[in-house]
Amino acid sequence: MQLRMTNQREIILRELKKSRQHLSADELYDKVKKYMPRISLATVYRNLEILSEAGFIGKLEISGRQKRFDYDVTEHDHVYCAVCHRVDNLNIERQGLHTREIKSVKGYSVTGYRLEIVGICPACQKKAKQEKKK
Amino acid sequence: MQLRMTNQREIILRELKKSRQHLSADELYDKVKKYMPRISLATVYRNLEILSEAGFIGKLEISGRQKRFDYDVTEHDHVYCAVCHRVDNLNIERQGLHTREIKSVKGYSVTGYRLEIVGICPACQKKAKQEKKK
DNA sequence: TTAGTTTTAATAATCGTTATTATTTATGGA
DNA sequence: TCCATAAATAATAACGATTATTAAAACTAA
Repeated sequence: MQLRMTNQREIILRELKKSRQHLSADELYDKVKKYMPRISLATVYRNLEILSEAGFIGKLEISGRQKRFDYDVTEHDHVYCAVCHRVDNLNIERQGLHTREIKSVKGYSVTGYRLEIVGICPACQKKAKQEKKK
Repeated sequence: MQLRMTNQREIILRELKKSRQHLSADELYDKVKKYMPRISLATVYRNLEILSEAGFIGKLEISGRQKRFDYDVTEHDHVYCAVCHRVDNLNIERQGLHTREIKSVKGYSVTGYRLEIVGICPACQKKAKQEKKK
């Protein structure tokens, strides 16, 4: 795990942590450009991959959409908004998921699982209500 | 839910159910082409969308990969192989996921959730073993 | 039968991401 | 310090999956 912390990586990492959101590569690209106007989008993609590989950040592959990256590397699940695709961290009890049956299903050797709660975020609920009034 | 069952839709639906697998649009396109050589890939995509919208089939959006479609519309979860991306149906107990806390997290109005067990399928485990021997 | 609607095939366009490549930047000895 | 080489970068082309466009064909209902 010899990872050279280049300027680009440092700023990418810093901006992700600073945002405290689950940003996509291009959202992060916009933020990083303010400090490094000449950085390339491919560099952002490549380094997000490298940083998540090295365990500095988490990679979120949510339901067929754009990948998002997570500033929080501790074990947790996610809620995501079906309307605006915002993602939030979640710390629900994982009990009932550590049962024997999950350890080996259908002959698979199980390495983990992904739990996504799907819903509508507060902001989108509010918007929907206001739409109704019209 | 007035859905005209065209020949194209009929055959797409039939081939998906026949396969009893979680096929992607292009895999299904290959199968359907045998009966309708002139069908267009876009037609397959469009009708898979329509059929899943109407509840005839399920749509699987697994972790950043190609969408797959499910012949089984009853409520269930999935295991998928991290190596070959094969997907299998699963009927594990959903207890511990119907708790109060899940109903409303972080102000979200919860509509559902997706649980993916990740692992290595029997075929890929076997392959890995044979690789080791060499 | 005909006018209007829906669906289709063919294909262009788009979106997110990865690959290529020439250039720049760092690194580790002589 | 200088040089060789290794790694990382910016720019951009290419890619794979999916969606949009459009003109033609197939239905449907008066």
